[in-house]
Amino acid sequence: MKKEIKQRILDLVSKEIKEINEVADKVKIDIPKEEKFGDIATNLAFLLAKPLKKKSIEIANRVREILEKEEDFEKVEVAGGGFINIFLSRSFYWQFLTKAVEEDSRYGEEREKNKGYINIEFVSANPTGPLHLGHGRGAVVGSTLANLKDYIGLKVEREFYINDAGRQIYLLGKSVYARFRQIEEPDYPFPEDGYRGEYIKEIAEELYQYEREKIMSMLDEDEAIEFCAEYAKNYLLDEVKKDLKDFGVEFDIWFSEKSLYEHGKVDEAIEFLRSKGLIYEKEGAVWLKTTEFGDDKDRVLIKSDGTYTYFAGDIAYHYDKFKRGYDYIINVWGADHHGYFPRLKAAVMAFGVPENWLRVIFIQMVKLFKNGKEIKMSKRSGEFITLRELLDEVGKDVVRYMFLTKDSDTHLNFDIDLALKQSNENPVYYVQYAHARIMSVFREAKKRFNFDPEQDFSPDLSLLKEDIERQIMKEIAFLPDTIYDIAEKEQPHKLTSLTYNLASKLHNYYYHYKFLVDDENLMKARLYLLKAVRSSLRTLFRLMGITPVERM
RNA sequence: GGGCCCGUAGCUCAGCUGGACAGAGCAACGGACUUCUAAUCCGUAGGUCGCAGGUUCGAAUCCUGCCGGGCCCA
Repeated sequence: MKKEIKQRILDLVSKEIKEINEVADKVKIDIPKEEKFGDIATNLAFLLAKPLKKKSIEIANRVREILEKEEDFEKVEVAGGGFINIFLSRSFYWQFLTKAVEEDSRYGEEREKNKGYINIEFVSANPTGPLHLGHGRGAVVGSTLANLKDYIGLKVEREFYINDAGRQIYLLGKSVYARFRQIEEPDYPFPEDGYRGEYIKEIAEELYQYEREKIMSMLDEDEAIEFCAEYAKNYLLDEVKKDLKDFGVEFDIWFSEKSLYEHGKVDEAIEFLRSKGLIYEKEGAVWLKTTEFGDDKDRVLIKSDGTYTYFAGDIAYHYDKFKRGYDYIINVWGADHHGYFPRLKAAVMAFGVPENWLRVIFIQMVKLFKNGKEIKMSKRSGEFITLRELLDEVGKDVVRYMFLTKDSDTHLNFDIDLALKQSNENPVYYVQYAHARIMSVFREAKKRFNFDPEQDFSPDLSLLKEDIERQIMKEIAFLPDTIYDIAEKEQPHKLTSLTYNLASKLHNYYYHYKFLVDDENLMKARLYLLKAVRSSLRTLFRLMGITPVERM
């Protein structure tokens, strides 16, 4: 809607001030924080000051005269040395209420998914243990971002990359095998750098119960380890899938790293790069000229002993994505991988993709606090709070919301005590309560007035005269714009404050005004507004993966 | 030695493609339940935006340097 308003303003102004076209790109349409500054504000007078060689305030006054003629602009004011503040007429908002009511939890969504085709890869945890909090944060950010991109009309594929090749998996097999042997021989040595978590023992016990004969009959220890590795990997991957599902996260593609090697994809990618003249050999190794694309040094793809580097596998993986024809791809990574970004970016650019084809969103650490103290997490010792444990303790909605509240690129302190509190200290309940309250009013309307707000009805919206009603209408009208902005800029954390603000207005409205009033027309108008708020809340909840509860 | 993130109210953080007196939540303090759920609402108080320069009509926001916290790489 901002776009339409901007265009309308530009059209009107350009009739009298041609210079506006020169600065049209810089013209901003803002929604001022304070009401006295109008519903929308523009900076265009400042921009015209230079080309017109006049004071911005003079220009602003001139523009004000032009804009005042527009019917939907109830009032136009000049303030703060040249800001132009526009007050929209009340009736202008009505159409958006109707749209919201009709579209429910998909209010403002772009239904045609033809604006682009993208891939978002996130979580991608090694299948060597349970998901931890960092993965959880990545899962929330990734899935919410995917929802946002989908909202604005992109075809989105959600992908999980399974690191099921290499040393980590071998070590996993070795660890499980050792625990397996220890059941009968407690002194059997456990690998120095093995995985020490309790879950390893559980897997070993399961193997002992069902596959004991088979493993014991294997003469070659490596064969047994490989068997254990495969079993453990599948076991853990199933757990991961289950945890993610319960966390409201689904993937379209589960991509196996191992499959790259099995199908010769690595060589294929290297050959492609070789055909572009970007591969050379030195000291018995095969190198990629990543420096040509901004990396600080060239990188080895095949080591002198003939094995591939991890980087080569990653290149093959991204070459596969490249061939799938995405407009761009987003990788959600832990912040500890930031040093890896330049070389991968260089590699994909070597394929011939544009600069921002590969985008990476970094997820900073999550620190867990309980009783005011930090709970240290360590994978080595096997002592760490898993995502599953947190989910069981505080619930999906709380975890998702909390993980979304802060910019993913900053450290997050997660206070378990706060998350468990069912009070005003906990913002999740606050927003959910707003939805529950609306549902409660609807139930009462049915009971007391025998009026079902779920049915289609067309009230007289001109009866919504209160200030708070106007504020709410405005919030609803601009909601799709704001979501669009958030999606484009890839800032899912902003959804929480947006939701909080809307919930806050609803609570305010609820407290100060009665909806179920004797004046039937007024009642219907207010219920209609509530219905539009409900749609807005549901839309936001759906994007964030949070449940719209019916009663609390 | 190089790189990334962060430093804004007592606490946790928004704001950072420059704009109107620096915002929110929690905590603190004072009020509001014969009412559609008070898991709510209203109000008060609280800040040299780490420090110092620079660019600009205008800087929390951009640039440079420094200080402090976390992380990665060599």
